[in-house]
Amino acid sequence: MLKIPKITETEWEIMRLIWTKHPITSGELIDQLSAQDRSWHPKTARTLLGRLVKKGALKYEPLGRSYVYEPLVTEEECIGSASESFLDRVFGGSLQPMLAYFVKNQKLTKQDFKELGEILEGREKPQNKRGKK
Amino acid sequence: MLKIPKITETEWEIMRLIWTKHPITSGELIDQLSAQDRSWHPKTARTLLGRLVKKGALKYEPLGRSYVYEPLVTEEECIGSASESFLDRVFGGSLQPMLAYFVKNQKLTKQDFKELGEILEGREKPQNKRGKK
DNA sequence: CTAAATGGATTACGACGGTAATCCTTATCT
DNA sequence: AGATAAGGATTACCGTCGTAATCCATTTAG
Repeated sequence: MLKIPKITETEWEIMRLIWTKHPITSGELIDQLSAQDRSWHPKTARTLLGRLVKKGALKYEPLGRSYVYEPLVTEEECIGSASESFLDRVFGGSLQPMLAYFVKNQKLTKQDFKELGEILEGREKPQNKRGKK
Repeated sequence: MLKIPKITETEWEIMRLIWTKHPITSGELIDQLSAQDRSWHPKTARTLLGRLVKKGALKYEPLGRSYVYEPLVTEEECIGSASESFLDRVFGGSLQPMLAYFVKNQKLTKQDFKELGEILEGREKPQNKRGKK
């Protein structure tokens, strides 16, 4: 997969569901979207599914009279792509201002920080073990 | 300022410049945009300036025959707004997975972490001083 | 003085995205 | 069997966005 398609805000809702549970039929997806948020209209969901297929984010296969959808891109790939775009756009590539914002506005708790530190420590050790850079 | 306007990718380039240097005339802005990236066309910049004014992100005052622009929203406000939207869109509003992602993908350095901790420490103390809650 | 450049207002175009309808076919319900 | 619902393909509408032109008046350059 050379190129990660740009996924719009509304399409993210769909993709997040499909990444959680796939293969999934359009009917199941629509049910679950509605369960999460009643303002979803089935026709809208169908249109967006079609667009995601066109973009290369999803594929489908006929199953009886309905379609079963599966992702063509992983959640991590899309997060990566979206994150880079976002960081470039808003921060010119730097993460720090965003984290500072979340800290200042109390979205990042001491618990988050503690866990973050543990992850970071966990990450450092394998690198040291590898030796080279 | 109750509502932070949604600023598009291209508009961010303009806003970042104006936050750095304002008040600024349209001509100065156009010159600086072109200096950064030759693909900017003056007409495009003018259109986007007008839209940013319409959105409530900028204000202008006539100065001779040209206009002088100033931001109506701070960079911090816009970063905050954009960051929260990003978090909602890509991570369903949850901060922890985002932090974990950035750590795993080495976008968050030990230096960031250290600075983050300093901000967090700085934030905790004033609260304690206030006493209530 | 004339021609060219400049600055802003207005307009325009095509693509995109959210929202949904219409049409057709098939399946289900009464 | 007839009516209704469901599923998908196609179409449509409107606002947004990036891109830029046109028009007009004013300023600047030669």
